[in-house]
Amino acid sequence: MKNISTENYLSEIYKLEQSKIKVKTNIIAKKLDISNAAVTDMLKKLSSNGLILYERYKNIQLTKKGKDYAAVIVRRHRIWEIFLNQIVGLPWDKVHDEAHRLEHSSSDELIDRIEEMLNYPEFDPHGDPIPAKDGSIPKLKESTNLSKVKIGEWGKVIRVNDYDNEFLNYLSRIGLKLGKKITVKDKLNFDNSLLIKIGDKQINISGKLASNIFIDLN
Amino acid sequence: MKNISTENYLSEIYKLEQSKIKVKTNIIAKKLDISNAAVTDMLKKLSSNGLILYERYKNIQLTKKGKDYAAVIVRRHRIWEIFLNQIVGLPWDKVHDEAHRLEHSSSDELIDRIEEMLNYPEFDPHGDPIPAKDGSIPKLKESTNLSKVKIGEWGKVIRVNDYDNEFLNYLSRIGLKLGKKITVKDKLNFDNSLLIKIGDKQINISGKLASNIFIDLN
DNA sequence: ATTAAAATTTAAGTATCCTTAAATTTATAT
DNA sequence: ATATAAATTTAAGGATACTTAAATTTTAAT
Repeated sequence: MKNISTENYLSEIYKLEQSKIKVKTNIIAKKLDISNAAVTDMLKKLSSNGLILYERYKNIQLTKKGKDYAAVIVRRHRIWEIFLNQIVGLPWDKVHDEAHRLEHSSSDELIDRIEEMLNYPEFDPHGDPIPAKDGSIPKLKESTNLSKVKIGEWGKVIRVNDYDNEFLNYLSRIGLKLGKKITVKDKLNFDNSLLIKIGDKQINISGKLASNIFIDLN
Repeated sequence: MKNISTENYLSEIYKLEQSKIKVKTNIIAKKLDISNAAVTDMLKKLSSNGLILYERYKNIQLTKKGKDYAAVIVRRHRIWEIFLNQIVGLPWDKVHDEAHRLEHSSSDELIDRIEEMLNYPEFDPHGDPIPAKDGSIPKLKESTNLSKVKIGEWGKVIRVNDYDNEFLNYLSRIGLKLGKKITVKDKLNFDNSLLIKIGDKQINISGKLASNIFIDLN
């Protein structure tokens, strides 16, 4: 185990790489809510520790070593999330923050034991894949951003972004969970909002909200 | 939540006060495995934060504020220990270190939820009492140090010291658990060792080992 | 009561990770 | 192509929590 700060940088970079987003100083600073200068400082350290490839002003990449380490942290995080949700009974919008703290404080033995208890899950409560011990990642089903779904089409919720608790809490309140069937009834160009059907309710949601929800179409 | 270091100082001081041991720089340094100079430094900070009463060269005492905070940390630690032992199935000698990390990374909501799952336990897997949310402490049954038990007397294991994993692991291996009946068969002045009966086995244990085990006599 | 040993504090310095402000480099718009 | 905006880095500095070495105070032994 290294320090918490290193672990946070690595897992942010890892998640950005997984999302095919170019990793730059700026975006790391925003994700971690610290100054760009602090990020530059730290990138040099991570680089000299062989965890990332870094050249001034260029994009950042994890090395094999950095990626392996990051996968361990992301794995811990997502296993904790399921555990907290399923075994402890914490709601959707609480598990992320709690897991974010716990991920830095748990031994591999504990994580493995919890994983076993959960019967080796592949996806966390938000639909994100859980890296295996060897760093391999369960394949995500193809999904469509809800904001791109056309009027009349329907599908099941397969993943939601997990970075905003207010968003997650709102989803819970409107009954939107993983696996729920959603039909797009109408789309308003005026404000990019969507009229969707969940269960027997029809709800209007903003385009921004929709863009954080991913659907398995058909 | 303050920082981890502060929490570690406070819970060590708290545990020393509970054991009626005078709290001095030296003993804190030993418990936390850091230099005396570092402890002096930190004591000044804790004092200026109103968490302890501190005068140069004098004994240290928690203030009300410090004691309340320490009780929260000790509570978190001991609740995690039971959870890890009973729910997750970690062995006796693993729960302390794991709980020691987790105690700094868990919200009150999580601890309360776990406490509820465990049905409001009063003692942790080593027999130590769990401070309640209001800081009150379940009363310990009167106990006798095993090294003080006379030949022929017997009783049940009610508490063991939890600071050495090798010790705890050894207890597990000889089948010594909380609640087990122990009879003192013989004591050797030569090396202060004891011959004890546990279950149907007779074992010789050192005086030092015995002094870390506490018995409910009769 | 005096002295030696032990405990404690002070002093000076280090590593980590952050800050703001200024300087530099890169990207974008026309 | 060049000006301007945006991104990034450098520089200087701060808080935290350590370290070792030296100085001081307390404790314990005789």
